[in-house]
Amino acid sequence: MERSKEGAGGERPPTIRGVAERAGVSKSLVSLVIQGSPRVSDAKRQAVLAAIDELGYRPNAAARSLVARRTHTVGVIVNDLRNPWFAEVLDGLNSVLHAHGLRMLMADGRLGQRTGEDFTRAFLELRVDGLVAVGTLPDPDALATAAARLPVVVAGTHEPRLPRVDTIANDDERGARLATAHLIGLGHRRIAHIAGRGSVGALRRRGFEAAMAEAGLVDGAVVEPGEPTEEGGYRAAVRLLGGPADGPRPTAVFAFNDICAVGALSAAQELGLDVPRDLSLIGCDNTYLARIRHLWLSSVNNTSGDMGRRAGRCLLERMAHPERAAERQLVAPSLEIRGTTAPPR
Amino acid sequence: MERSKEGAGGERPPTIRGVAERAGVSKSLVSLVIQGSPRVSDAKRQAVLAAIDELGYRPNAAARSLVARRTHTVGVIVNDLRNPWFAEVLDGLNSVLHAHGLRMLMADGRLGQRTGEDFTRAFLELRVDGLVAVGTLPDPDALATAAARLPVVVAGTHEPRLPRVDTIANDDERGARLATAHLIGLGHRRIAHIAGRGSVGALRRRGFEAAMAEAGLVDGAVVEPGEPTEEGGYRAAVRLLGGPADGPRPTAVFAFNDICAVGALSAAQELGLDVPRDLSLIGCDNTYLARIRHLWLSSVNNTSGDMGRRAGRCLLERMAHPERAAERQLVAPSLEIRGTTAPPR
DNA sequence: ACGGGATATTGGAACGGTCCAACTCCCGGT
DNA sequence: ACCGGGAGTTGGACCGTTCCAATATCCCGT
Repeated sequence: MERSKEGAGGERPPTIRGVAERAGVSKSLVSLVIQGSPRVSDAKRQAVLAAIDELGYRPNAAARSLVARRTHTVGVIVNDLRNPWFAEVLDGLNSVLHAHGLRMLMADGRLGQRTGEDFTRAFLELRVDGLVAVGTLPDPDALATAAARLPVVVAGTHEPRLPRVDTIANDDERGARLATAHLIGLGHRRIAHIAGRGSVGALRRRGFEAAMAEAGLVDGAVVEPGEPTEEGGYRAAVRLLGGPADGPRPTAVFAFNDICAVGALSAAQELGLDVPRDLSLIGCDNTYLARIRHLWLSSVNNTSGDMGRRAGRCLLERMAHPERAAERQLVAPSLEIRGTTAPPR
Repeated sequence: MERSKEGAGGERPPTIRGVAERAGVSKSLVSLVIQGSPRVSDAKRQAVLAAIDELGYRPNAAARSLVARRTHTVGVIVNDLRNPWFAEVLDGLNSVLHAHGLRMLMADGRLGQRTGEDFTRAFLELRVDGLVAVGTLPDPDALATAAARLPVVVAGTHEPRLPRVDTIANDDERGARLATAHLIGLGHRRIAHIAGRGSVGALRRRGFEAAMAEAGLVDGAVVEPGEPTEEGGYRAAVRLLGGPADGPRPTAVFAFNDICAVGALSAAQELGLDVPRDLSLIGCDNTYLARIRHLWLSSVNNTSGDMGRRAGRCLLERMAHPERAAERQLVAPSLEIRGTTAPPR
């Protein structure tokens, strides 16, 4: 049976029993030392710590969580890691969770979708203590079943309104109103919106239209749908500005997000329009793209770090009170005016 | 003792025993069904599947991995999720791992560093089947101890040369040579390099200097250190181009990476230099930043997706043969010439 | 010398799976 | 009637921890 000494390739990691044996105590005592119990004599504590160190012992999280029925781990499903906005949300989220002894495991929903994997299920099997979904997610149904077992918080989108699922989202409508009002205030009368999809896209569009209507500019409002990518923004802008104008061209564009706005910026440049003299341009999310000097994009600031922190606190709340009613928080946006907006000629 | 019916708040997730009871079979049989064993009668199989469905049963990954001593999970530590280059590496990595039934758990090393958390240790406790580190990492020592227990692969950097750790990296020196040779070929004679830190920074610098030396242009080579951020690139470029010129200004700049190059682009613009007429500029990594039309940056293409796939295959190899010697792969870079490089005036 | 606590330490039963040896059928061959 | 064998099914040991009840040890007052 001798399994330890021979260890050619099968070398198992040390267990709590191995540590106990080496330190000449029982495994229970080792467990107490690990948990920092005060009722252990100094002599034994030292012996145990020394043994742990010598063996390079690391507690097995699986065994631990099996009996404790807690993993101290929350799963985070992110829509698309490529979008810098998410990185900032994660940052805020992490700071709150870490302060409460929780670690974060991330999964890129886009990757899972492409390979037909269901991360919700994976996290459920791992028995994470909570789940945070950031951004529009592939499969709202899966989230619903997860919510039956786990604290779940959705951040960055309004979409799945589920019974026990809290939602932290930007006040997208308000942000769009702010951006539009800013353009109107500068004197623009004919303004286009490059619209995105999903609930976030709908809200931003609604805010745009409401602001235009309130200013009595219904006739000056143009909505052009586009993919939320640089390419999509470029194409939408070409359609808006390039073709044979059926009426006067818009003098300002409010784009669904920063990436989109950057595409529109390129289109304007290619069409010989000077930004901001011939065309004002404002994006949304205030990502680091907008802050790049060479782009220097005006944008709606969605305080992503704050959203992450709120989502974290919200999750902690729900972990403490799993049955409370779903909460819905809206984060107030502000404007970050840079170099791409100005009065029209 | 009756623990199941009363379930006010303590509602435990269903176990394999619950499923067995409901289906009227033993837990062993349920286990067989879950694993898709062919030696189960159709009638019982149906009964078990029905019970699983009704209860919403999900196997407990902790219990499973405890006995199987495999988690089918690999940990991925990423240097900085904000850098779009990493997202693409992850993409390639994921495709290979998923094809072999492994799931990926990610951690942002930067986040961990800030909060003093050691993800290597966390992954060790979770008993992941393997570890991939992408990019320069905070704590090489931790990696070394991990490598004693786990298959470990490092991607995207050359730095920690550890006994049983495979490394997949760009041939950074070669890439830098290519970029520099491209500039020389265009006719530039005085060329600056904005240098980064760490082993990657050193290699790129070495490649730059070697290419200049081979062309007999040692005197035309200028090296300016800079942070690998937009701000860093901007400042370095200002130092290179703006101050009172002690000799002729460089007519071309090879930047440590794309973000850096974008900063330099802004600096050139502010200094009234036209790119590429007055100044050629080339970056490194060919991220989506370089592909943004409004930037349209020439760059060294480091085929990040390919690197991810290689790292994945390499990890699978090492999982199969843990004791084999450390492998070192260099991925050959190529050039992606866009709008920021041209012959000097 | 001895009972009574407090303090330190220990054995063993969970936790929820997998796996293996053993057992029960049932059928066909002798 | 009996045996052999394969297909289907089952109980029980085990994985590495935590936690609780039980035990061992010590110090103190009487």
